[in-house]
Amino acid sequence: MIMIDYKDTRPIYEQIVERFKILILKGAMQADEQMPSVRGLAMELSINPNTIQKAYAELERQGFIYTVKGRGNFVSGDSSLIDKRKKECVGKILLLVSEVLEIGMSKAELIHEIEML
Amino acid sequence: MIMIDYKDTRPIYEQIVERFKILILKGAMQADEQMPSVRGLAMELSINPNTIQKAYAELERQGFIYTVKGRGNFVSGDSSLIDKRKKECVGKILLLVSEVLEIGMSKAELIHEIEML
DNA sequence: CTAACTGTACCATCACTAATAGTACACGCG
DNA sequence: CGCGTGTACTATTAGTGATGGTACAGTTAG
Repeated sequence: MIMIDYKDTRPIYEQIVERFKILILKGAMQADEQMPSVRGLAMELSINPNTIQKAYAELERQGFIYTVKGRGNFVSGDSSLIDKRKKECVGKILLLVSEVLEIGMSKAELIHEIEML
Repeated sequence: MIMIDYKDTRPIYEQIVERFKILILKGAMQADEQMPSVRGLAMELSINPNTIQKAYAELERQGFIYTVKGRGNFVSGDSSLIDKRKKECVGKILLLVSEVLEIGMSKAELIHEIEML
């Protein structure tokens, strides 16, 4: 379900955060569904429990999951997160588009690339 | 000409590399134009010469500049760099577009945003 | 030639972060 | 009670970014 890419230069805990964010945003994990346990996932990925905990703490800080002490971590199901993510992505896209237009690509050419998706 | 953003989490040398790449790609620095000297730029930015050297080494590795020992660093003027950059940007754009489509944005809405630039 | 400027190559050090290892404690559930 | 949860520590290791300093080699202007 979750894989670590050791060729990726980003830290492990960041990769884990990113993977779960995508799973949750795309609906692959439902609201109130239980997350893998800290120790269990650490075992599965052969990494340290502290690293998982760091990732989960970040996911909680960003509102993707909530914690019930003694029971586990669960998906929050906050629908506003999708909008936030959309805005983030669109912001990044527009920055990149600006750059590529400045170095000589035409808007039409770019839109054509997008249409082909 | 070059500024360091200390709020930026990226390392200083990476920021410098990025700034010069943009200046060169946009034509703000012409082919064979001389780069600021390692020591001079370090003084100007109040940082260590070694940090500038690291940035210049990276720019040279990527083909943006060339070195003449005893004289300085100069802009290479390799026109293929623009194409490479375009492809990089378009790749990133398409990835982000895929994501934003998967979480429910319409292609039309996205294209509208781009048209408005 | 000399002086002042270029780049380059080191080395040592400090600070910060990522990750590991291990221990301990508190809560919930069967 | 026992087990599995999360949480909070501390200590340690490894890697990287950045600094400070020294030294050497090539170019150029005087």
